Amino acid sequence: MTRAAKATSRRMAAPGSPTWHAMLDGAECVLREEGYAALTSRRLAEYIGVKQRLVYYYFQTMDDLIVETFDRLALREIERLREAASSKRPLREIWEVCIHTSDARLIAEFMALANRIKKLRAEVIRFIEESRTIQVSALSAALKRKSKNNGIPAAALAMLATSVALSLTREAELGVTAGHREIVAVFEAFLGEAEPK
Amino acid sequence: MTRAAKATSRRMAAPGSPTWHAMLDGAECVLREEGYAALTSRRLAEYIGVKQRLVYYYFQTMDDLIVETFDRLALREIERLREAASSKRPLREIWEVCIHTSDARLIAEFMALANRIKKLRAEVIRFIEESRTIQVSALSAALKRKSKNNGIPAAALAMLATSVALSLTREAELGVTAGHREIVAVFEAFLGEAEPK
DNA sequence: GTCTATACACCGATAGAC
DNA sequence: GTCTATCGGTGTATAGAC
Repeated sequence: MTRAAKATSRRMAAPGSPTWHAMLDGAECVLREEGYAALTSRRLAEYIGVKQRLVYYYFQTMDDLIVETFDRLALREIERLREAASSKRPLREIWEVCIHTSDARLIAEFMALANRIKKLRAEVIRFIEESRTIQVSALSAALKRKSKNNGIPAAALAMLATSVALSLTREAELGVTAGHREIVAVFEAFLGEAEPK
Repeated sequence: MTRAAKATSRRMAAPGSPTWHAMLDGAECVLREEGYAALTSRRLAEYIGVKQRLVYYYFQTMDDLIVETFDRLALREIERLREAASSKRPLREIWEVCIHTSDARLIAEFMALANRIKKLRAEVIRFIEESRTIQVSALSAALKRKSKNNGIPAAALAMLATSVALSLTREAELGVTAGHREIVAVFEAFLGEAEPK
């Protein structure tokens, strides 16, 4: 997880095969259930029922595996967001995507890892910026159609929705619920006004 | 980091000595700069200039060290929050505490670790709940004094401030700033109305 | 495409000397 | 209070056979 990247002469597989996907699936599970310190080539191999050596047939380094795991996940998330943004009720759908995002434990691991794996950090930045762009353009289009804009800019609303949803998810997983009912009610009230059912 | 806790017969020091604090200081730095996977007894010993064995004179396990590092930090944070809550301008001061919280990288590590170290998880939960209790009672007291309450309950406001501040800090550290100006302006406007300078 | 075998470094934790 | 020495285990990554 810490070694510098170097080009190997090792024989390797092309990405996209079933085994390749199985490895990313396994990586997601291990990250979620056991944390990034447990995401080793040995543990992953054991988890998906192959030998350790095979991991290095599909990925040059463990860092590469982590980055590709994030990329696949981010791609899916962006896709969900695009669909929500172009739906009939973009505000509600985007809010739904935010609160039903990938498991908060998984996100916590990637956030921690992003501070140390340079390439992951770049991908995370790209993901956040792209998500926000999609959200902001969808929100501003939706709010323009309504006469009653409460004066909060679309960019601020996007930031609000994302950060509150993330905290709600993380705390709910921990078992903390103080204030959750109240903040959800505030969002529901806003949605009820801006985008009636 | 993964072993089950067991009572050792090993000879150990009482907590609170200068060396003990130096170890917690070092643990914070290593966590922040290198991540929890790098927080090993060897690395920490090297970092603060002692031999590895000494770490186990002060802490039974590495997990214990992590929990005590968090506890010391949480205690300080709660103290700051209490001061802010009993200040002349509690709303502004609490907001300040939220956005100038401990380094976001450090928080990311503890959030990830909390999902795997049982005792840390319990401490994190306790910390969040205590913080929120302090915030909510300060906010509701401050808002009651004002005639113009915009209808957002204190609990929702506490949740809003905490989660938005956390996202702002984390993203700023990553280098993402989209939407930050806008959301800060919203908070400033609210503060300007609820608690004029 | 998957395997065995192996290199070398580092890990947590302990025993016991000074 | 701090050290040397050591245990058994696990980490990344590679060479090369099937």
